[in-house]
Amino acid sequence: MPELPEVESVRRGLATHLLGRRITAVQTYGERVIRYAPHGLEPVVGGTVTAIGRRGKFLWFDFGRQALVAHLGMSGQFRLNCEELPHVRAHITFDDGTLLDFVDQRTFGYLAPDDYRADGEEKVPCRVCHIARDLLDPQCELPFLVQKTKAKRTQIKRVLLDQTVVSGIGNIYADEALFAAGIHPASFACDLTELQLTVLYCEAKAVLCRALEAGGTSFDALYVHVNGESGYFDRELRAYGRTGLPCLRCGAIMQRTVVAGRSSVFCPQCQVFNESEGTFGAGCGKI
DNA sequence: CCCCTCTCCTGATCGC
DNA sequence: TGCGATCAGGAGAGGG
Repeated sequence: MPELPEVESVRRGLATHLLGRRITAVQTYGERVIRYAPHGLEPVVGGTVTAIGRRGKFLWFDFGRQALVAHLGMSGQFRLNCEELPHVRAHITFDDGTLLDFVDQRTFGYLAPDDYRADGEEKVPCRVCHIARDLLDPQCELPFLVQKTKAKRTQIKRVLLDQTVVSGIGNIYADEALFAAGIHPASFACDLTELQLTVLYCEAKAVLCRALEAGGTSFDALYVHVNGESGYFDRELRAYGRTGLPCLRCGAIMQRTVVAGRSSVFCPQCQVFNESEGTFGAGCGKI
């Protein structure tokens, strides 16, 4: 599933091949991929790619005054000059003959031409304006994020998955960050100390960085790079997908629970539920 | 405003 | 063998 490291890997791949290229033709298959695009992809024909932007899990092709926003959803892939594949939802042709396919099995992804709105010094597509900065954004300020989180009267895992608080984290890296910080996924955000939250976000940032270095997590083959290759971070996952296996820190059997309707894997010994402020899990601090 | 649940979708897997 | 049920999950819509 594409989260920040996977989307950033895709962004880099697209930037390598498409900067300066002009779109000469577009073709879409089915209505779902353009469900937020009232005029389909036609508005971007003729646009020249001046940059590929990203915030959290959203990315966009920058044409100067206009953008093409892309969200990969659960299974979206961009593939450059690929062989014929199932589930192709859009096909984009560039002036140098490069062919870009948007492939998406589960159809949660979409493409949408969009206008920009100013966000301080930056410009961000309107569809992305409500999305918070992600942990790799230089302008993401940790103390502000900790305060915002501390004010939430809901479970910490919900907050990590809430893209309007901090973006880019999905189910895999939420579980990894909570494990690293020794925090139970169902602990209430407001019950955690500022120190715990600071550790949590530092660990989250660290795991995102390490996953990016590995080219992302190709846990179930729904994510690959623009050339079809896998990422390797699945080999380094310490929580996600490890239900019933021994904790890599203490040996206790990893358990599964459901938070926010999402499967959540945690160590019952290292990640203690916070009844109230000040209770650390046994693993916290061991980084 | 805040928080929660439901919904969209396909393919893999499981039990009968 | 085959078939129905279940699960996976990002984020937008809508409800309380």
